[in-house]
Amino acid sequence: MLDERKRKILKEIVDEYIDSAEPVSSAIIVEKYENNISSATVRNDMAELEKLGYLEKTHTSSGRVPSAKGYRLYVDELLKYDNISLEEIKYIQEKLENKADSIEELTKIATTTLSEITHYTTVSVGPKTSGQNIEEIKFVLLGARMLMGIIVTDTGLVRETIIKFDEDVTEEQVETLNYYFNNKLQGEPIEKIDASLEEYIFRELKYSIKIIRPIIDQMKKLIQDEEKIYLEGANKSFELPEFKSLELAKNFVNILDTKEVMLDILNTGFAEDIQIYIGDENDNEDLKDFSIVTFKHSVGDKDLGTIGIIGPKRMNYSKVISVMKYISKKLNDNFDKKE
Amino acid sequence: MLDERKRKILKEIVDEYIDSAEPVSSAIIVEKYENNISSATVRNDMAELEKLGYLEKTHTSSGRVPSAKGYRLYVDELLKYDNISLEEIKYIQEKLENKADSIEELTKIATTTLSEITHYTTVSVGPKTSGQNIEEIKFVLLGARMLMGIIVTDTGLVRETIIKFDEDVTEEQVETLNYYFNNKLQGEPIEKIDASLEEYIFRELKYSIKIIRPIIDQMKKLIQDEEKIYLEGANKSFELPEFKSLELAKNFVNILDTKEVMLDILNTGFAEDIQIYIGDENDNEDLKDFSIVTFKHSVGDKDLGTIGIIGPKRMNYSKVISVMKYISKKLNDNFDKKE
DNA sequence: GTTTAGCACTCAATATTCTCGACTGCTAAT
DNA sequence: ATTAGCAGTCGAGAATATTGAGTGCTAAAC
Repeated sequence: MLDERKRKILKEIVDEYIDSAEPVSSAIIVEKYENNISSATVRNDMAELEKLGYLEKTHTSSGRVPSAKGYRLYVDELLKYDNISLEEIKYIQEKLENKADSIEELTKIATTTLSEITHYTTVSVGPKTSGQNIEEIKFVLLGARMLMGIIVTDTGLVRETIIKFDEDVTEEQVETLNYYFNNKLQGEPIEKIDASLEEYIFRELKYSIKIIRPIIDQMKKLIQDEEKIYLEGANKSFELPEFKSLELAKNFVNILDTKEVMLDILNTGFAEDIQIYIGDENDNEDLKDFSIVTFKHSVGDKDLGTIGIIGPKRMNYSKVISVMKYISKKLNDNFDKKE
Repeated sequence: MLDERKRKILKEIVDEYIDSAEPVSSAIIVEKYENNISSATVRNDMAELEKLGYLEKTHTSSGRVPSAKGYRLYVDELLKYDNISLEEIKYIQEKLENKADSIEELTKIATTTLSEITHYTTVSVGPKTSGQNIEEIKFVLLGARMLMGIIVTDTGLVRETIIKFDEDVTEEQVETLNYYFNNKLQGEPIEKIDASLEEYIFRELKYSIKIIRPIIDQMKKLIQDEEKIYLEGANKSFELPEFKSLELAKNFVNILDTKEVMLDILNTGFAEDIQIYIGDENDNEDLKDFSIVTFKHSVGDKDLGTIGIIGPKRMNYSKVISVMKYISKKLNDNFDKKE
């Protein structure tokens, strides 16, 4: 069905469309890529590729545009992902080596770098506490009526919160708190901060409920990740020709503004795999004209954050995925080294 | 020059334009607001108002649109700022009373609430550490090679950072750190974390430079506010008719994406005053078609954060400013109560 | 069987013209 | 000072024409 030349032509059409954003004609293909065959031959192949669902026409006498299926074949089989230059590799190394204070910070730096190199809009979410184990819990008195509660997990994630009281708290009380919380929770999954913990603490510590209540409440809040999306280079997308359509521009802003959609996508997929969602492969209406490429930064089975690119379907997949692959590798190297 | 009726008509024109987004004709004014005079009379007044620079025409035979000068007179002299309903007051109270864990959190809640009620895009920056005094500094050991450094200021602001080491640190060392840092810095302005502190610490503590160096570095970083902008309801703006212009939409995204512009504006102005920037009163090109209204949440002369609204020049100033005034009042009440 | 030249046909995009009506500004009467 | 009345302006939208970049198909060539 799809002989070598047709595959080659399909790749050329997608390449060309990614470059020009205009429907691709048979003449262009001959001129730029296939000097030895005639445009009529290309037309025949195009007609075939269209019949098979890889190409579409915007109207009867227009050039061809890749369909979602066309892009899919293109990214799955026709591309090599080594489209990254020495300068880019150097730049990424430099950025990521500048060692960040925390995993969150590192994820942000990677997100920014990815946007800088690809010129697309990037988004990320930080690590999720769920699934991690508690290494240490610490309460620290700040003044007489304020406490900081800190949780450190086995992957080195640190989460802290401020707890305020209506009455004074003593150092002794704090020490007891530290003792009982660690006693109960050290080595346990973070989800153990729940109703049973509450019961245990109330039973063991006879302090005023005025002190215990806010502590429990805040600690529970702490592990409910609020999942803040970090966004970089939204304006870069607006330079692209597809954003001349008000409709698209609006959808785009909508997606980024109602964070749930992006969170959903960033939260699916597995460790280290690069996930690609092309156009209406997403079931969200607003996303039908966009593609999203994501990968997870992780250690073992524990997520340390997900980074994604969102751009038009006509995205430079080769560049995007090549750079992502490299960043993904670097992030994991980076982490292994620290262990 | 500007008799009572002309002022009244100017107000009506601005009101009408804010409502309809269409150039306002003399006939509309007669029909909706001035049933007792003829359209010719209104036209005469309009011609006068235009000559004085308060109104503009989009073309020779169009209705009138307010100029920046017109909006300025409108907000300064023609509006009353009590355009807030009981339901809205109740809603705001509810939101703000749900007491936040930190000043940052409170600012965010207020920002979100402001966007919800006004249906405009809102932005805010958190409190700045500069100008505040240090109440307490605390280092806490997390594991053997990780420290958390915490600064509490006199306004109750808490800033913390993670510091990692290549060698083990002992509890005794941490206690000494706490002693010397507090000894030197308690009660001092936060800017005292500088080169002279560095010198002092190096002199007093004889620890390995491998321990002191990262601590000093991180503490210095900590007080350099990174000034993160919090953004709410960007998509709401995109529903407005002015955003049909691609040009405007692009400028808008640009402004929000290159944070410096907004930061600049949010950082000017004084405590509690509501600041209004109409169109090209900002000298940024991208802002020429937008207005920004901001206010600072503060205690004494210390900023606790700035909240702003950005929308088209044709913004509902009455509503925006009324709601802002109320939120501003509530925030300060809130704070006073806690003291 | 595959490729190709050649040509009729399609249709979006752009330019051109026309019409409509929502405005104003002005004049002269009130 | 106000107003009725009317001529004049100009944008917006509809209607029409023009252009040219494409295709698909046929029949000949390889």
